[in-house]
Amino acid sequence: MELTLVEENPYRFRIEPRGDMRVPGIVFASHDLLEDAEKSLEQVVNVATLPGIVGASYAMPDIHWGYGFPIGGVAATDVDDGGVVSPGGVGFDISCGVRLLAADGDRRSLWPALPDVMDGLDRAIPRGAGPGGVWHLSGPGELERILDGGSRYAVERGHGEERDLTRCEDGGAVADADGAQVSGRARERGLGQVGSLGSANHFLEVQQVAEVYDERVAAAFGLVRDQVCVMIHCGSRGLGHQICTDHVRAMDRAMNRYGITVPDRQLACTPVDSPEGRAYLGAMAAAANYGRANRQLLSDATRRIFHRAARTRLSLVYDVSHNLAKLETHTVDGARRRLCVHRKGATRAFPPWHRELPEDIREFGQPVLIPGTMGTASYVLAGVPGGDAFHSTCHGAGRVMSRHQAARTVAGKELRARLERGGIAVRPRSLRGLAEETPEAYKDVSAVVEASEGAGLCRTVARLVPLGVVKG
DNA sequence: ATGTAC
Repeated sequence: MELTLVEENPYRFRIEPRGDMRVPGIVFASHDLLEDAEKSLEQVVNVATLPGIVGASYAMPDIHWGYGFPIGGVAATDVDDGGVVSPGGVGFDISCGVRLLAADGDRRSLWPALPDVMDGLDRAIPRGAGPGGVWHLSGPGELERILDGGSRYAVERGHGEERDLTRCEDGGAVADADGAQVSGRARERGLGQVGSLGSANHFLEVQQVAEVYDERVAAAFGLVRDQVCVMIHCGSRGLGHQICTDHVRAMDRAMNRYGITVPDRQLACTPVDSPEGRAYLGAMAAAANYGRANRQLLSDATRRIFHRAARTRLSLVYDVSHNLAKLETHTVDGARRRLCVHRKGATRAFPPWHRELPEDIREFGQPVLIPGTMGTASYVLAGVPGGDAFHSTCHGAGRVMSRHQAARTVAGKELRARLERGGIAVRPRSLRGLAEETPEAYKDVSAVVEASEGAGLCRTVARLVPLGVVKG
């Protein structure tokens, strides 16, 4: 399809509605980033045809090709006007997200203990494909409590502290989880993976604050220059994946009954307010809670290592997902509307004073955590007033090279040596997996962050660089 | 992302 992009400003491009598009496409990017995005713009156009979509079909600067929706896509549908929910608008890794913990020490004080910390993490953090997790559940009943209570349940059971809940999106758990909509197979897959990283771009990193762009906001978030941090990037493992699979199938079968046609089968959807829509959202919320509990238990395991090896405490800066659909109220054309906001590879970025933000940081806007590529930088951003795209921003650096291509570019051993030479301790589970994640395989995360800030979606607070990487 | 294909 021929696409015409109109440049509205250097970081904002518009695709005028045509054909079945109900709204325009709005792509936030720089000219450079746009070059890699060309193919996935077709997916931005497809999303614009969804029933009930309002505003625009948005794409963040890290847009790349995904299942149905582009990764980096944001779309909101009007619940009270036939708006749909689509599992493809969340993706397979439901509730994939990032958690940042701040240590009570800087690089200099932690440096002597770092090898011990890394070896401890190497032993303690389950990772890679398949089963394994730090928490051995007592049985299916306990999984139910996790699906219902998220990290709130993990903290109740002694695996965390109160701040882990106040500084987590949704206070650690969403209330509308419906375990009855989670299939037996999804439960089976989830049972043995609570407290595990997974593979691919998921990671646990020991980092240091390399640069602070706004000292006041950084301090409120709990960050100062040279401070050591831990960043955890992971999702809902096989459970979320299975939930996506199950509900895409159910919606694909049901769509006809609602008279819905979509340009791509991967956009299977039904109205939010339908049995299938409610079932998906209930199961998705259960996976969201599983994802939070997963990150909570990995934090707990990490804290034990830091305490034992370095007598260092870790406190939560924030935990936020970049793969979720949420029912939120926003103003559209001057009226308050109940919307289903899909964010897929896009991070919620609430503005200052939003009532859902933790009280102690409310005036600064929501912390947004951007995981970088192994060996490069990660960022802490903050939501800004008037943020566009229903208060959303980027989520990281998208891939530009396939796994296969990446593994051909560099040998795992060589990459490990290169990282170690650069002062980054590496604890990979497999060298092949490490090679697939080589930094050259990804876009420049700094360019993505710069474009997001330029587009008025967020502002930068701090840049973090890795001291040690634990990978699947 | 993912018991890396049902």
